[in-house]
Amino acid sequence: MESPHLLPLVGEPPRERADAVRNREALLLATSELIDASCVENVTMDAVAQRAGVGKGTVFRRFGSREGLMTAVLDHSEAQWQAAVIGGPPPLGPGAPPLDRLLAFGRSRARATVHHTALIRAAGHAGTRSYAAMSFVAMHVRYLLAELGVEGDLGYLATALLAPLEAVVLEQQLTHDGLDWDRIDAGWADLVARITR
Amino acid sequence: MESPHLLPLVGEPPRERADAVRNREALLLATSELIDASCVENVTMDAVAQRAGVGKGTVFRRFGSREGLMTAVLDHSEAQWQAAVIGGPPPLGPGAPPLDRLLAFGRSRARATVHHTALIRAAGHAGTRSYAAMSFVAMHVRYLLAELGVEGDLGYLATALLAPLEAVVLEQQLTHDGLDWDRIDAGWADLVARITR
DNA sequence: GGGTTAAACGGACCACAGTCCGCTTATATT
DNA sequence: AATATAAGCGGACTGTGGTCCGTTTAACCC
Repeated sequence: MESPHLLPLVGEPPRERADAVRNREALLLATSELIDASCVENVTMDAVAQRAGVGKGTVFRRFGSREGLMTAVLDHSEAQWQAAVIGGPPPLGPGAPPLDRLLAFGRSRARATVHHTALIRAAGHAGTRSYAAMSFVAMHVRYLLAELGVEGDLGYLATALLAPLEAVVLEQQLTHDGLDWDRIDAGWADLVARITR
Repeated sequence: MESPHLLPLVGEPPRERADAVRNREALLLATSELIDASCVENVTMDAVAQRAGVGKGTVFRRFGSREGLMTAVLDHSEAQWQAAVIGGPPPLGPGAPPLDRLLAFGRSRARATVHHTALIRAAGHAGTRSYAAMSFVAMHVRYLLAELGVEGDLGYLATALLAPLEAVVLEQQLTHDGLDWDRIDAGWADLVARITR
């Protein structure tokens, strides 16, 4: 029985070489391990290459830059979180009323963002997460707003609701504005209430 | 007639040396000129030092890091903008009704932020502006919300209104979400309307 | 299996941010 | 004016991100 991945699909002509796949996975693993062993800031590209047993050039070939590598690591965590939104238990996952889902989304998203602040910063894009991740959350919020019967420019309103959940903003609130999690949760819920009113 | 700065004030014992002052100004000027001549990304610390006619160590002594230098340059522009808010002509400056002032504030702030995106990014702090600058705008928005009779956690609501005006968010909206300035202005105004309702 | 080719590899090399420490000089004191 | 002192200065040095190009090798075809 053949592995299903050996079946070439039309429209995807350039298959990735086996050693390339192996190296990419080894590099992602090495990076995660080094981050866990110390912190993101202390992880150098040379160290990642050495730990993965490849040359430095290979790291840059695969991920383009340090930011690209960190983005790849971040996307991995992000995928797990997205799975909880798409198919996890309510109220974050499907099954709960839209308003409950939206509030659970905000709480969960803010926690996850702060938890990954250092990685998000290292991933660059001026502090945002990858565009794929952003469009997923924007789509989700927009969908929930529509479910709630909100009128207006839902595209803008979704990004406006997401903006206070950005790492930059949360960090400022927690570190310099003296806000605690209770006020942040309550404040965001109030924002939702005013927008959906 | 003596220069007023020659009068030493009690409580500020360590006067800054004259050559230090001169060098700081020369460095800020050199940095601005180099930014104008090319772009922020291409300005190296060596080039700044050379143009200012000082050693590289001096640049780091005065500004601590590249981010510190860029922050200093940014703060200079920011101060001019703040002056327009505090004492410029209405509706941005004082004299107009609070709602008009708030809407003018949002428009102006968003334009200024996008205009300085590259510098803001180079100034770091994970993409935010300096804390002094942030607390000024937060204070101002909070004050206008109070004038408008808004109830609730004004501290949080102010940061929530400011969040969609962050460089990271605006860049995402303009570059990837396909929003134009008309939608951004209208969307933010709608957000204000829903919050102040 | 042997040959062909294009992708992948690796490590020497470069540029730039940031540090260090011996030298210089502005300022205060007498 | 001479001296003392501490702040300021500068450029050689280090560490890390990123590039380049000659070499290796996986994948495909016969």
